Amino acid sequence: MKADDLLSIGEVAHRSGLAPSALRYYEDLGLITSTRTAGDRRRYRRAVLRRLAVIRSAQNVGLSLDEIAAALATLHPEEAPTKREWHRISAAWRPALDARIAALQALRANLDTCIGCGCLSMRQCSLYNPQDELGETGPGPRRKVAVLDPAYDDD
Amino acid sequence: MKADDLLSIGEVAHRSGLAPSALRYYEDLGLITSTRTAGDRRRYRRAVLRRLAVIRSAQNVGLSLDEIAAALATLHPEEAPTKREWHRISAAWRPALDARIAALQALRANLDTCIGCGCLSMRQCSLYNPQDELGETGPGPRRKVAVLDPAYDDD
DNA sequence: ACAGGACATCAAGTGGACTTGAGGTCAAGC
DNA sequence: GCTTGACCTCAAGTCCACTTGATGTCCTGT
Repeated sequence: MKADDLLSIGEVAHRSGLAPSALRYYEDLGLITSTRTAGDRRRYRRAVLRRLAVIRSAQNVGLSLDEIAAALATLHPEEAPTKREWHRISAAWRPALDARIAALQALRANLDTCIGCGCLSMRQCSLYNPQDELGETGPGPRRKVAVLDPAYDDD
Repeated sequence: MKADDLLSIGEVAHRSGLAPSALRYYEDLGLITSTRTAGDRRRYRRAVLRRLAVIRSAQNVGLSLDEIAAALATLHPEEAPTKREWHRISAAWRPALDARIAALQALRANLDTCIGCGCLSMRQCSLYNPQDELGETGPGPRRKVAVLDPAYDDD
């Protein structure tokens, strides 16, 4: 137990469940910060644990580290987020999370349908569509792989 | 319009929305098969389109191509899956899909809670826990991190 | 006969999120 | 003083799902 309230990379790694290499990597990306001792070892404030938790939450939501970095850039780099800050960023992530859930549920519904009816006339089966990848609406040709259009006349 | 019922890689690519390179890659992995013309060009049966659709569905569920290959190995490589076969593999994928959805919903519930109460005493906030486990997004080695155990006594 | 495009192979590149390895430093205990 | 282990940096490796590039062949239309 250290007397001061700064944590070594090993301690942070242990408590966060992340590898030291991951922590150094996050620091390179600017996701977290650290101070150094006279001997050049990293020292972290306890708040880094919360920050890491926020990062992990965002990863669960499906955000990339780049996107997370952008969100984190809007709050104090050294402190744990305030209530208002946390509200703001978690609210910002909600739509992405909702979309992900909706996409998966739609997929499941189709799986159910296909199981139930044994439907193999997949022309109209939306299992075939990439309803993942939120933000795909227009009838635009060749956006991000607009898989299986009407040209699919098999069967 | 071809008289025979075999498809060129270009046709399959167009109809499936996949790039020819992806089709060749899938063939390398054994996910699909093709015959060759005298001039060494690939020729696909129409059933390959269904097979590709199944592959895509599985990817949406979050399975890796290896896992998909394992599932596809249990059915006829050349034919479209029968009703029973489709039932079997789609049913097998259900649990994975359910788990993914449940994990995301749990995450959302926690996000809600945190927004609602402004909770920053994250000790008990399961946002911090990796209820993901299976089907987590993002590649890279080192899965199954047991993030943030009770050692996390911040705040 | 020949141009053009679709197709072939094989090697290497891409990107995200890290890990691993080599080689050196710091600090505590014996 | 010496060993040990945690730590440092920087370069390179890994995994996945492909794509890109180089180089060469097949085939259809004019």
